[in-house]
Amino acid sequence: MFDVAAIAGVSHQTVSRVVNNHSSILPATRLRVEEAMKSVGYRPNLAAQSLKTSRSKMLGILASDTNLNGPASAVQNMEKAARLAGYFVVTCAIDAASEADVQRGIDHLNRLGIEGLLVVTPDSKTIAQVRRSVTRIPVVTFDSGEQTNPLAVSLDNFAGGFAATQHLIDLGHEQILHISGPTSWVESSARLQGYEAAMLQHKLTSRVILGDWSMESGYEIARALNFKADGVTAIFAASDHIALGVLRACHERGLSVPGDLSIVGFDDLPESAFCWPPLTTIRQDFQAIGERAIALMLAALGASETSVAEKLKPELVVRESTSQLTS
Amino acid sequence: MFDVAAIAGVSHQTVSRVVNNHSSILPATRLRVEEAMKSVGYRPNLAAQSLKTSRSKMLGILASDTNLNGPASAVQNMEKAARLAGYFVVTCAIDAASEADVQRGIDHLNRLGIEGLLVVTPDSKTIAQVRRSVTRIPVVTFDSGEQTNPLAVSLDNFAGGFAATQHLIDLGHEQILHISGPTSWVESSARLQGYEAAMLQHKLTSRVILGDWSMESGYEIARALNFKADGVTAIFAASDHIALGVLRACHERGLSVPGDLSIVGFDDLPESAFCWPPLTTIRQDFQAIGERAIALMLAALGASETSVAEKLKPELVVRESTSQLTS
DNA sequence: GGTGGCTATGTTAACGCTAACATTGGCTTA
DNA sequence: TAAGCCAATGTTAGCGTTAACATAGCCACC
Repeated sequence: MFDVAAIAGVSHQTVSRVVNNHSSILPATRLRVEEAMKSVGYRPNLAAQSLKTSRSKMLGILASDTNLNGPASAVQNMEKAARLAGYFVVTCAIDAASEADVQRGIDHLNRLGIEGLLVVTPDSKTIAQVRRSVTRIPVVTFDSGEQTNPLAVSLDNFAGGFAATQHLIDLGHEQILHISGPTSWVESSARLQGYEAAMLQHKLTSRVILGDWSMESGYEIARALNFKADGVTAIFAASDHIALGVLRACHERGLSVPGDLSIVGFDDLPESAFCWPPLTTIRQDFQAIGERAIALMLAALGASETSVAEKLKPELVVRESTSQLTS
Repeated sequence: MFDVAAIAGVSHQTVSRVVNNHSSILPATRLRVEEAMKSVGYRPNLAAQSLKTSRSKMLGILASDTNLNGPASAVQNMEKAARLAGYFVVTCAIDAASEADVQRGIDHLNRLGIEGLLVVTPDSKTIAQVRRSVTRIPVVTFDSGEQTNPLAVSLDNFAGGFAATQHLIDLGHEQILHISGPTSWVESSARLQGYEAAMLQHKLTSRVILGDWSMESGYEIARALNFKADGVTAIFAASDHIALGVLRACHERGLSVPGDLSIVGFDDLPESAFCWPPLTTIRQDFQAIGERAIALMLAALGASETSVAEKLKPELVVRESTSQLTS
């Protein structure tokens, strides 16, 4: 910086002012400084800036299941949005099931002096834990339930569950089974509630089996089920992965989809459009989710205006795994 | 730090020495300092440490396609391994197709003062670009080709392509079509070469169609193909995604897999085990890949010993999409 | 018993930057 | 024309840490 100052014939402070876009710098001076900066390839030292201003320009992301499409997309889009705002993103993968691991992640990110923390996990216990132990800085989470924390991106999983179920009802199905995710996940219970609300509205009886999001669980459940005896003609699976497992079990058992059984998933994995039959599902807009999360964070950091926080509505994507009830 | 020093009745430098595990600290003193640190919840300020030592403890990851399972898993495992070594990881998603975007990513990470850069992209042009423009710090990349850069994790995609093809040949297939990835990807050409080597070894003629990794491309290619006229009885797809697209096209056209056509993919996506029929594929160990990359980086940073760099062999996973040729 | 050397700790300065205050000079205004 | 003011820039100090050097106390050895 002093080199730049010397070349431009000004003081180092003037260089600092140019870097920080201060007002009251003569355009001519600014130009001279900028040229000097270019000529020596000057880059402000972030560590020094952080030290002095105690703002690190870094955001932490605590994320579970980052190898899955949903979280990975969300994280990716958050990073892009943050970068656009001049922030750096440090991701830390955690095992949401382990409280100790979550704490280690928090400690790790804290050491960095992050200015804000984003939590990408649907496990409500983890979210609660993080909110409890991180109070120094803003924490942005995701939220599918009722309590609308001002620093939570609201995903309308209820509406998604409702839409999926409504779609099946519209097709004439009445015996609709829901395979849910684990109960501690907010997503899971919101989707379940959406399902139950739609069923109730049409005076149909709910039937729920507890799954665990995984393909294995969908597969095992569908294998164990006696569709004919039970009269089930449609399944709303809480995730595409569950639906994929169900689909595989149907193939193995010679059940036709959607002939014998209609299936709706949730997530719209890229693979869901290319399985057989292509899966009717509920799509979430991960780009919007990521951008919304960063927007909330920036607002909390005072770097931008607070925006209205409407729930992000997922969208029904109709493909070929669902059809009119024919019997 | 001065607070801690005061409480422990030592100088701040002694505290610093305790933090950095210096030798020549009396065990009793160390204990006293550690207790003082605990009592005030002292955390060393990373920015100040970076400023003074000009080592930021940060690694950058430049990654493309982070929403896909492979890159996402690799990045996740890198982060874990880096954290274990006391390093922070800043990920930066790039569009490998855009040279300008790559440069923006590099600039962004450079501002942070990263100590090393890991490039998670299979695009050889991007790798070359990064190696050209980043010389100040070690750059670790992935490499499937011949030139064994000491700072590249060698993935034996040739062996994978060979094994996949060999498997089909073992099953009696002779008309084996390869749907490859784009030519600029090292993975792609190495897999292709493995295929060609296996075919040549058995005096079979290679048949290659150029795909682009995507499910769409597999789907379109398989739709356009006249399997019977061509006599093709097996396909080795350069990625599971391509294979999934082919699979869907087969279902649409009423071709039985593996009855009419055997299919082998590459990657072992989680979904590949649950599509119908479950896909025979080549598995890469992303955890090992991530750990290897970090190990190389640490060695380059002088933080650990250089380890032997054997190529990481992928593994054939036989499922139900391939069978003995019956005709 | 004094000199040398070693071990444990203290003192000082600097890393690169920005906030706060200080200075300069040109312009207005009575 | 002089007092006052503001706009543009300079000067100083300190953010929290560590490297380098300084010091103190102890033991060994001739």
